[in-house]
Amino acid sequence: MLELAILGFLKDGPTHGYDLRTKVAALTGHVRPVADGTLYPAIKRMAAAGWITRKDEPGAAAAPRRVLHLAEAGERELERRLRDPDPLDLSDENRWFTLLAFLRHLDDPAAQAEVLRRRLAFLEQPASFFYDGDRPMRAEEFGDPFRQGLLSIARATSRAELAWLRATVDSLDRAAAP
Amino acid sequence: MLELAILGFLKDGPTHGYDLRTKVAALTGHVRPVADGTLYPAIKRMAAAGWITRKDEPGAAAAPRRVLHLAEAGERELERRLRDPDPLDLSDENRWFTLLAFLRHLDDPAAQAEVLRRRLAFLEQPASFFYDGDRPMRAEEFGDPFRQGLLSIARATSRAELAWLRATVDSLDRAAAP
DNA sequence: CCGAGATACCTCGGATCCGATGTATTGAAC
DNA sequence: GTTCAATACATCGGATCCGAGGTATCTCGG
Repeated sequence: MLELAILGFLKDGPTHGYDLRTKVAALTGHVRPVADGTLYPAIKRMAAAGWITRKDEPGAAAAPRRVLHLAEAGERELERRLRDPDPLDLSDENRWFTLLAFLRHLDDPAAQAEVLRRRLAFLEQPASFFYDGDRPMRAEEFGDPFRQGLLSIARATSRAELAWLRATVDSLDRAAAP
Repeated sequence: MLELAILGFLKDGPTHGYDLRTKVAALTGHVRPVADGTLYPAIKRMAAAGWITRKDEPGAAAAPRRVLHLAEAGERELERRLRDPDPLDLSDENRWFTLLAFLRHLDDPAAQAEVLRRRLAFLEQPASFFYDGDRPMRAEEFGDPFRQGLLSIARATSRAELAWLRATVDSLDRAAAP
């Protein structure tokens, strides 16, 4: 999730780690703050993998910046992760939202629609907490108001996203096959 | 999050690890599957902390079951985690939903309302991805449909939960102060 | 001129997680 | 009668994460 965000931000142009720290915080920090001890090792890791290159930029700021560029292998990695996302990226909200934030980096509308279709398939499959076998649970079946609320919130959020997904898949399909 | 689920399920009565595995999977497995290599070390860890006790139950099933009981220290730990949740439990959806699923174990309506109020405070504070300073972003300001969708989905889900939270806080307050 | 705060990067230890693998028994299927 | 699946628990290595701490420079106020 963090690596995807780094790749996605670098696709917009080179920056240094400290700026990435701010950008990542603005994207996901509200929900899950990112620590320096997570970010910088991730950068190091990704540089070792050949996805990004580091160039020292002296005199640009108080401390010497190490400007990060997206390498060709990094572009391929980003494309791969967007085009054929990890199953967790489709089920976990945090991951899915970060993926959505960078899905614009896929240039092919058909590929974008395919990703949305997969998320659609995940949302449409019944979650065992909300279903009793095939039968959808009724909120009143939970004795306490908290699980009732959990159920109704999950349904409402799912409905909102489903509507958007279906509409967007349609318009992407129209864009792909004129 | 896993530990909270284990404590919460054991509050309903003793069970063995394999049954917990199913229950946890039904609760959160749809979004984030739990691996045996996560569950059993967690049980071991929690037993070492004195939160749960293990008793062998021979002959009850194919393989010998180790029945888990919630110890008094475990009850206190559960109460503590529900009454004064970790900040991450209030911001991360996955964690918050599991907490909500067990909030019924707090017997005090005032304490329950207080927890909901904290979640309310989190949801009401502006997320930097959706705000430009103090000004809420308009969806059209994002050039691509994906970040537009992200924004509208986040707003819709937030609205749905906020409405439920406010109504439930009200009714809990009425229950606490008659 | 001096200290506080922002910029900028890095490392370390401890904790948790996951995937893979292992062991052993029971019951149903073929 | 033997293979297969389910039950039930456990361990291990590798990866990631977080919090805490460390280093160094620049700028601005007092």
